[in-house]
Amino acid sequence: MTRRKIQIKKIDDTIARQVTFSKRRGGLFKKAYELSTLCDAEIALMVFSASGKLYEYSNSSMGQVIEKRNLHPKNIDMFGQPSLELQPDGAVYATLNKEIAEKTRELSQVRGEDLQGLNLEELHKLEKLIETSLCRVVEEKGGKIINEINTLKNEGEQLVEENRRLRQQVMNLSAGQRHLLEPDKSSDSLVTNTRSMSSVDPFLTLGLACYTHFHANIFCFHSLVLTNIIYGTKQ
Amino acid sequence: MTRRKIQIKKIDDTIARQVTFSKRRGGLFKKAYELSTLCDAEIALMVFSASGKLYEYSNSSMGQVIEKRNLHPKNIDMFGQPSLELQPDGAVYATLNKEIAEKTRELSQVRGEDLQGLNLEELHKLEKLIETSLCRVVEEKGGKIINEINTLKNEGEQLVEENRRLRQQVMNLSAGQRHLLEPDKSSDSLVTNTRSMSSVDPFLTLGLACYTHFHANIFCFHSLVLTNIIYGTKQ
DNA sequence: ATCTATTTATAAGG
DNA sequence: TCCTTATAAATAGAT
Repeated sequence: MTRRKIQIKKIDDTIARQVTFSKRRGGLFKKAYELSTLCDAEIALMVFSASGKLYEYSNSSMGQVIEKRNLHPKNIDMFGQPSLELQPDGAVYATLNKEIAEKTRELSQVRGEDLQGLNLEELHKLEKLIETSLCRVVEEKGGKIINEINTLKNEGEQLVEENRRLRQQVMNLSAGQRHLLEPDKSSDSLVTNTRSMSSVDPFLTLGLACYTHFHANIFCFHSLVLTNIIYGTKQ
Repeated sequence: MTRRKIQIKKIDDTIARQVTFSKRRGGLFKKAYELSTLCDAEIALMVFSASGKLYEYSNSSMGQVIEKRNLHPKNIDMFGQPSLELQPDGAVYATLNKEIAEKTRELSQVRGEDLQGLNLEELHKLEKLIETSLCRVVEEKGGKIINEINTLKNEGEQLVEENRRLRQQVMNLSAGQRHLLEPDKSSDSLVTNTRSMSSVDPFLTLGLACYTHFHANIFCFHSLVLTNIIYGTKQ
């Protein structure tokens, strides 16, 4: 209901759906609280997220409200059972099994395994969905890589620094010894070692650039660019 | 919330309270409906007015939602039954729930939503998996498109053929009439029509060639382009 | 029930 | 998740 009007139908994008779920769930609970407070009503509200998580609100006791409902004339004669919900008759299991079947189907579809039944438009939607997923994974991976690289760089720098100090110490010590023994040149190996350490830096940076370029661009960008070039619109 | 702000506490005036109850109850139910629809959530909402009247909403079955709630791990030891016979049910329920949770996690991972816990190698694997899925979907879509194109081409050819026959008939007929009436030119519009029909062919062929060519990458977008060109698909 | 001035809720985007 | 902001929706009070 804001930046723009939306249709009341299942939100396709999962992330957006979760965000909306959080926000609206909060709004709904608040409204329930306000109604119960303002008008002295007794309310029980249960919400199962798509992932099966339970959220509930009641201004009194949830159990009491449920019990009261089951004893209500409106419901009491339907099955003659005041506690319908306490008698698992398999309906819930059927529901759960259906849920499992549905998720299994979704999974196999998103893995590109069960595509026979889909028409062109559905396939196109699925493709977009998977592209989005791929972008997310690639981005996450990119972030992880950057972190790894930075860590390595920092460690490298610390080592270089420590190395420098040690080398200084060695030089100082050998200078002292030279005084006591004989004047000669200090070790070269340490210097070589130091150089190879600092050369780590450019390599990693280059690799990252390549990586980022490739994945992010080819799979997300490039395509979008093409699409946009041809259509001049985004969707 | 409007003409002026109100405090959230019991409304003293009875009439006003009833009016507000009606209005807000409607609003609450609407919000519940929207949430369930937008986010694919299962909702049960019970409201008892101060006078004891029951109003309820559920997008699925009220009884099932209640039952599901009572079997929920969160409540199973509180409100659910300590009775022994329900124990097995609880166990089965827990198993099913676990299965759902697992599939939900997999789904959200393959959608790139729940990546925090994955290390670089896992992310890489996931990326490859999703790439494979994408390829499958794109390939399936490509096949469908080729089929559609061939169908259209065949239909087009048939139409061209029929058109030719009709044109011949018209020419024959008008030739006969010219004999009976006066010698004049026949209709040009039909000829024009025929030409535009046969021009469908090269277009489609070209598009197909494009698709086949960039099979590996750009193909998704070309197929999209094709799809839109041919169908004017929107979304 | 209707109207409308305001307050709330919230979609989109960081 | 939390913040911001522009806009859609809900609704208090009046009729």
